Amino acid sequence: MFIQIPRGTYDVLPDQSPVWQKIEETARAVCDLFNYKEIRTPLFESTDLFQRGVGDTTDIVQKEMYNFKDRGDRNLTLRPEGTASVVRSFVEHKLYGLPDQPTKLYYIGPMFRYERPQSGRTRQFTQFGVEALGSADPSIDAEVIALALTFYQRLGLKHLKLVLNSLGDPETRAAHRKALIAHFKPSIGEFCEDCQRRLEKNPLRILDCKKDHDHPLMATAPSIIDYLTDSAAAYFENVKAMLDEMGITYELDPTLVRGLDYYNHTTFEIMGSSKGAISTLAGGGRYNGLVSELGGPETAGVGFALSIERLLLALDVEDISLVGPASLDCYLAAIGGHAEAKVPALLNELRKAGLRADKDYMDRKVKAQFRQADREHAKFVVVIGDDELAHQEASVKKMADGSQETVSFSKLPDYIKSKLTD
RNA sequence: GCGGUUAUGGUGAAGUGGUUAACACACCGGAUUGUGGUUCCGGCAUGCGUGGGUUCGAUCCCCACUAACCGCCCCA
Repeated sequence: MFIQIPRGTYDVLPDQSPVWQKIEETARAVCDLFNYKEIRTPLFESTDLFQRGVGDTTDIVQKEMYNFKDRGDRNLTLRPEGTASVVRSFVEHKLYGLPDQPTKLYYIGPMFRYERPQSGRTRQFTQFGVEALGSADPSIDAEVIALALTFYQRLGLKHLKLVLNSLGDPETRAAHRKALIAHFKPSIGEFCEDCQRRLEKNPLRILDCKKDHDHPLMATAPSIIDYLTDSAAAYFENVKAMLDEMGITYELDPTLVRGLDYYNHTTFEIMGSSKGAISTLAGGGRYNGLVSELGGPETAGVGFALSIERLLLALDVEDISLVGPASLDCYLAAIGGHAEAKVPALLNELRKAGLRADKDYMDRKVKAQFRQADREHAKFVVVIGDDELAHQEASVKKMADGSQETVSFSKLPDYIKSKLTD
């Protein structure tokens, strides 16, 4: 009986896993440079955490969560995003009490959302994210953005666009919301059904609508930027000034609204090249207030999350390959039954000496063993047959030029090692 | 949740209502009694997503289901 992989999931097969390893390695290296430390939280949490943290009205909570009850009748959810868990852990372990503030954290791992799969969107996907908790300094906003861009640039991406906005403080949002409703309400009948629903629920989202994008009221809609309080505006100016100083270019987009309720002040997205409909590689922003919402002390926070899957797509579009073909240091070819008995021990010696070595397990003919060695890009092939056994010497062929020498069994590891460094 | 397209070997794919389901790549073997990337020769789907139906007969026609891909919504 053959059982298929669940919808919206995929396997990373051995030919692709080196690429993932390279990406993860790069993420860790960049975080290390920026002095962010890794945090690992569970893949599932109490459902309440996401309802409160992400927001009850969001699509994520309303229709995309993988909920289940365990045998103890607890309501649990496979995490749809990383920030809520990180904040939960921050509060639970009272990390805010440590002398080392702000708390700068990163994570890499799978997230789960029940959605229709398409290009750049799967039900299990992988995020690399960063959270800086405990500082409301605008330089952290800029730092987090710089970290994301540095990561992409290290991987070779060229076509990146940073889009920036500010959602201001709660006061700003309330005033803007009121203005939006007043602006759209008289003519809301001319808008799509979704927008009609959005009017009361979250009028900010109307600005994001693709169907009604060309409606005349869109262009004249009140911009959040005009409603920023003095302090919120000053904060945003600070962030922009720091990005300018860093030489980071950005595009301001007053309609940039993020999908999670917890955002305020700075929000941003990084877009890349994409062959599909989705070009957002990363999204993030500031979320002052989330920590206290989740039971901790009043604490500022800022972070982003990016999708490894979408990064892979962008790398593909830009025709960037992160890893070359793997090669074997040597391949042991056995000829005849006597040799086969001896080969495993020799192989083991080579491996213990730190050489990447392998042999045939498919009862292949000599020719096929060489073909296999070639396929694996083996640098040397060690041939063991009756003659070699008789003299306790192996024939060692250098695949690059076809030259061959005889080397005694005992000197084999050292011989190959020395030749490899030539 | 909605819409479109597709479903043939390990892979890419052609194909027809009727005896043996092209071709290419990959793989294996032989030409080369113990040596790679070229060449030549040979082998490799009792089977055409699953379940029904139409028919003397279906991989090909019809229906349902499932899945994948793409798009909408939304998002990373």
